[in-house]
Amino acid sequence: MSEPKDLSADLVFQVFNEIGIIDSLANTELTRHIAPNLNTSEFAVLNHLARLGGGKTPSWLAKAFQMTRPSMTAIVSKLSAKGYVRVEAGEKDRREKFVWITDAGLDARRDALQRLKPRLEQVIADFGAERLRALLPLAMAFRAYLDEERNERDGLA
Amino acid sequence: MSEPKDLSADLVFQVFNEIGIIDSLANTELTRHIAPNLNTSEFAVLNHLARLGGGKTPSWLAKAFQMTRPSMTAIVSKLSAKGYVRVEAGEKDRREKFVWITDAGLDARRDALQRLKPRLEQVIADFGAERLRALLPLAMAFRAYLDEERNERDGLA
DNA sequence: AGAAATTAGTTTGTTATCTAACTATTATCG
DNA sequence: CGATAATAGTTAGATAACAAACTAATTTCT
Repeated sequence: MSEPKDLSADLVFQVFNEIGIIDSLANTELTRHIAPNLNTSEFAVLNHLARLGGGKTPSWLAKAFQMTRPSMTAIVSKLSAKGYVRVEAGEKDRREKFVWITDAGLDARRDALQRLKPRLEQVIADFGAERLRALLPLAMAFRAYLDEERNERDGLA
Repeated sequence: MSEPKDLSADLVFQVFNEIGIIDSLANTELTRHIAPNLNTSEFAVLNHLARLGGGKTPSWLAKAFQMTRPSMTAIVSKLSAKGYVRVEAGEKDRREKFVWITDAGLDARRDALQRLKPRLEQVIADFGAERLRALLPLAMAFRAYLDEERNERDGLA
């Protein structure tokens, strides 16, 4: 070994590299299955509203998805244009808006879940639920660490 | 529990979700540290050429980074415009091109590594090398699975 | 050998995201 | 109270990736 390789840097790089590729593959794959007129971000928001209830502000949603506010504005606009969410102006604080999923949105979300289900089950069957269950807490912890770091850096802590 | 939640789907979703966020946070973070005139993709290619030697074709690089050929064309063009790589026409097969890192490219890469190093060491110190080492093989396996699936689907297997 | 298929690289057009900057509204503080 | 800060949402502009389609060169197959 002529050059003293920095193995620790390599480790982090490799992790980021694998994760980047997984993200890209997963996104393409999920987009293919979700529905012709919904992308993964739109579905994620729809799913969130269906599961946890509506009445969230775009800003709140942006934070929940670690996304910038402009990005969320775009997603909500598209969902609204499709009639899948309804946006309500704030009364108490007139800067705010509140987002609610519509019946059409619930239908679209149910439909997307239906389409997705076999594919997700296949992933679990082929790759294995144990490995996914092992991966999840590590990924969550790493995400939490990076997120915390970012908040500190941005002085949001 | 009124609705029978599909826990298996949730598991896969959560994994994808965490991974997506990690990818996004990591990219912003790394971009901040690498250098003013290099993004993560460009650095990755430069790093690859420095470590494993040049003489790769853009197509080969695209596969190595799980990227489309048009994307690699763009990255190589930008690196070439900065004088960090040299592109050589194929003699035997005149469709091909070969990419070599230049001295300026080696300098830029060394400089970027230098800037990155403290940040990467901090990640390892704070989050812990063990957890990263635990994460890596799982991520690699999951990536390999998804990649294999995609290849099969596209009939490249 | 010649037609058809494949491959390498590129061009074009689309999309999702980001940052910076703007408007309107509300909160803070001197 | 009134000026200044902060906040919610949006708009504008930039960028990095993708898919589809194109050109040129090579390989395969009949």
